[in-house]
Amino acid sequence: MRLATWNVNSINARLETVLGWFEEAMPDVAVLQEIKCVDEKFPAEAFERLGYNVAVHGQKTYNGVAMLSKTPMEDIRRGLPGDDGDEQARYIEAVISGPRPVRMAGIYLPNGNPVGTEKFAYKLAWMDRLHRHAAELLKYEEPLVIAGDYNVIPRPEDADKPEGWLGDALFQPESRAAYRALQNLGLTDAFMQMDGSAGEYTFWDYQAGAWPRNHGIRIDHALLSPQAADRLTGFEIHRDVRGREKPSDHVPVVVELNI
DNA sequence: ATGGTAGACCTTCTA
Repeated sequence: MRLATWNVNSINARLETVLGWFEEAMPDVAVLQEIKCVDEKFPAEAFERLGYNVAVHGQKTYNGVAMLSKTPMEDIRRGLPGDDGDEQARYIEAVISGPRPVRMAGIYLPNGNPVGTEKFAYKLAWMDRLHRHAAELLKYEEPLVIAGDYNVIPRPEDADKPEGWLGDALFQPESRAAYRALQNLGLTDAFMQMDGSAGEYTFWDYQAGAWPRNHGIRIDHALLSPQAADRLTGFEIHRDVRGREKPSDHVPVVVELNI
């Protein structure tokens, strides 16, 4: 079973690029971030034609997440629990049906810049809510994948120029500690389990020639419950997609489970 | 010294 995550930076501006990748990669499940549209504007028919069921948690202009699955999705949850006043669409979760069901969550974790503002506080509060919700989900003791744009650079090795990120919310000690705390619950970083090496990135900024200079960072992650980690067989970063026409600043990441 | 690009959309915000 192949499960993908991709921050597409506007699904409607990126539709041809995204469909092109889906036609060749054909993941069984995918979570998309930054779709930047309300539910009604999501191009569901285009994905249905490829054989996917579609679930959307959209928002105008900013954020917005979606989940696509070849088999029906059950128990769909839109929005991260823990703050009824949070209006930002950054979380979607469902159980992917099949002989061995998998619970999949797609997240668009807040960027948090600039540090020292309410945006950074919101990021850390969101990570605390994710921590509490993940602890609840782990109680099911089932295959669980929490994938998405975490907006956290876990280690210096995950940035081409770590010194350039020292003042950034993505590389703050608090952000990195919160990401570690998720793993300390019993979640495994799929990249690390598959012996991913330094210098493998999932994001290159549009600005200042970041892509041609390979000034990348690894911020798109997949965390797995023990029941999923025991079945992990592959982890792919589709780096070449960054060099295509009209690319997102993030590339697709694919997790393979023996399910 | 504070650039550079991309997307949504009303002019500036977010990344």
